[in-house]
Amino acid sequence: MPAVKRGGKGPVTIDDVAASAGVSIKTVSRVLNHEPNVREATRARVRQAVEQLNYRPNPSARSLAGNRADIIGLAYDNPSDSYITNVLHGALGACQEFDYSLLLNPCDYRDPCLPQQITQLIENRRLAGLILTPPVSDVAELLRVLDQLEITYVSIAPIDRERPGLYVVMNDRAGARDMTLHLIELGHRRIGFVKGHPDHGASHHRFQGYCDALRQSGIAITDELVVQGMFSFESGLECGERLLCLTTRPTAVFASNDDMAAGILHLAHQRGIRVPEELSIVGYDDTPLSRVVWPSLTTLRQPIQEMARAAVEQLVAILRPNHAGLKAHAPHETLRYELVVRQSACPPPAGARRPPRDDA
Amino acid sequence: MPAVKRGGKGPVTIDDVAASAGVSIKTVSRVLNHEPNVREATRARVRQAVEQLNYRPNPSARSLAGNRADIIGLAYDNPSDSYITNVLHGALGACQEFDYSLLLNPCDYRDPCLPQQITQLIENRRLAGLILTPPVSDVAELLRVLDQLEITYVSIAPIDRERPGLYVVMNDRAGARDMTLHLIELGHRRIGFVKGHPDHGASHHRFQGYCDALRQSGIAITDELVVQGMFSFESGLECGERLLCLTTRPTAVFASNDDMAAGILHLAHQRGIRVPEELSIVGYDDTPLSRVVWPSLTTLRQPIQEMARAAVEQLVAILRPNHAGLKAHAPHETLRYELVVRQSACPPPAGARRPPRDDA
DNA sequence: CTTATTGATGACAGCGCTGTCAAATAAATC
DNA sequence: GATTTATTTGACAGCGCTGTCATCAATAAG
Repeated sequence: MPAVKRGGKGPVTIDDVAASAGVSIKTVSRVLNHEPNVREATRARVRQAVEQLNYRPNPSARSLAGNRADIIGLAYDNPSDSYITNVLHGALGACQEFDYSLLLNPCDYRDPCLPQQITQLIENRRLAGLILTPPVSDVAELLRVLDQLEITYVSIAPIDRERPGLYVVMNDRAGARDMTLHLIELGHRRIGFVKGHPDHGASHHRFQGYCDALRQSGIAITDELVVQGMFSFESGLECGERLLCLTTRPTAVFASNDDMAAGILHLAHQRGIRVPEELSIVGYDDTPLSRVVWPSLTTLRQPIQEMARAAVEQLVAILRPNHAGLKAHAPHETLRYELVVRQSACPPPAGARRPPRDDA
Repeated sequence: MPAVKRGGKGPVTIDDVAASAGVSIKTVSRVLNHEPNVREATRARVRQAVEQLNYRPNPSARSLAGNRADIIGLAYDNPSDSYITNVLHGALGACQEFDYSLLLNPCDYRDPCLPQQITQLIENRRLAGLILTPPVSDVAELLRVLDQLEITYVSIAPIDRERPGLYVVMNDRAGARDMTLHLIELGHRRIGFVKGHPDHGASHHRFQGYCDALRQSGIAITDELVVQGMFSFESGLECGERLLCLTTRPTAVFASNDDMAAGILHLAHQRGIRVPEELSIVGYDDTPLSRVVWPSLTTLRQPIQEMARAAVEQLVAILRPNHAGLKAHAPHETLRYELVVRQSACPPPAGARRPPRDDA
């Protein structure tokens, strides 16, 4: 049976429920908050009344009376639309589940006032916790202030994985290594690498992974093959310029994100270089873009939604330590990636030093 | 001077401000809410105290005491990441300005329970108003329920522009017409059109605009040149298939959004059809994608952020009729578009019936 | 100067809920 | 059965603010 309408006096309050269940409002409150020391029979009666009246507690009253915060902030400096959307949906889902609201806070990570702004935000909106996405998750001064404020926060994919505090990461280094190995398996030896924005933690780790792969395959790391990008399409264009003008062009380029890979691809088209026949290009992130460009990009999928969800869970585990159904979380969580092989990489043309292994 | 810390007793309350300014809390409240009947001198004194103590009213207390809602809901069924991000940022900015919170509600516009869900949301979270993005803005049953609920809502880009109620639109029809005319000016006569998802209002209007342009240029509308897409990249692929297999291929294709244009472009590449030399392709929306594919897409920029902002303003104009600094809004608002000419369209190869006008 | 009228201010209740603490009841102990 | 102890329940204050209404000062009218 749907909601029973009472005499048109606005929303159902806790008093109505209490009256209907024949208990005091305090008892209703207890049931609602999963507090102990309520007899099972009473609990059931209350729950039924809640159901029947379609009662929902007033969040304002709750947070006022309980002096508790039920808003989680999400501070981000838009790295890309799809990244944000994914983080958003992951976080939103988890927040709903745990009965938190999510407050978005777009910001500029280079703004020297950022720590101050965030502090304001936390105080003004009485945030319970905060989620930081890269590159905000790497603003040292902000982290310092946050620590000092003693607010609970989780960083998503921070550079520094040694510092205490909550974070959720993906193994970027291993991912980049695997991607590079994929290229090497295809037979490439001369593999260009486009580094990401130096302020983004992932850039570091991805470059390391690239080095790891070359090293373990006995390939020298050549300076001219490594260029500094900024994670943007335009920077991909520029880096492509440098890489493709080399006297001996690389046979493959690993751009450390899809936007830059798209830039290089774009440039290759302009130059009439056929991809992947003459040049393999791979990206990283598996953004929607990577399926859409031609040829579609071989890339690496990051579980962004899952990371955001895990971030919320980390937070909730701290904020409501005895929350039902939430296991003890390690303060750090590492999620899995997945290599997505599409069409932008193939074995190198003629001059490849060594053919791909065919022991498979 | 930065915030003055008081004796560590938690956040600053209205009482502190009242004491500091030497007035009653009610007067402070008046100033805060821009109510009349406060002497200018008093007002200034209060404002100074607020400033000095860095006081921010507690939103929970406010909405509880004032029995007022200060949350605006945003119901969307993700048409695309960039669309959402833009709507989000536009709405977020305006909400901040007017002191509202924005509550995101991703949903499935085909879910028959949608009206019910939204109703729940409105009641549970005590929403002040609601913003609907396409295609949610066209779910008839939902609109009916909303009207009945007497909640204030704005539709962004709804199909039906005759029905009463608030909405913000762009002139899709004129935009599509202009785009088609652009192609015609380039010399194209045989122009393919890829319709958008039939449930999205824009699809209709854009097709109308295409027809308008052909008609006014004295070109017949050919059935085989008009194919039904779904606004997705994949559907672009399929539609491209149909269009490019025609015995007489169109010299240009107007896809009614960028994703589909990218699909056709992708396919053209696969088929070895050179774009734009052999085939011009234009899109619609100016998504980030359109700059990134090769060749970059000639497209049409929609002021999505501005539309979202306008939507919030519409809402606020109704919700707080005497809000300072907000002019009376017409219940409908139409924003401007902009043709973005990039590289994916040029004059047709040889057989174009008429060369482009060169009276310019 | 008195009285009506308006403008400026404050006292106080109460929004719907939770925290505290006391009361009532049930269970365990002697 | 009486007493102690644990469990369950409720009365009540109060979170920080706004709405109502009374008060008081300032100005206009008689």
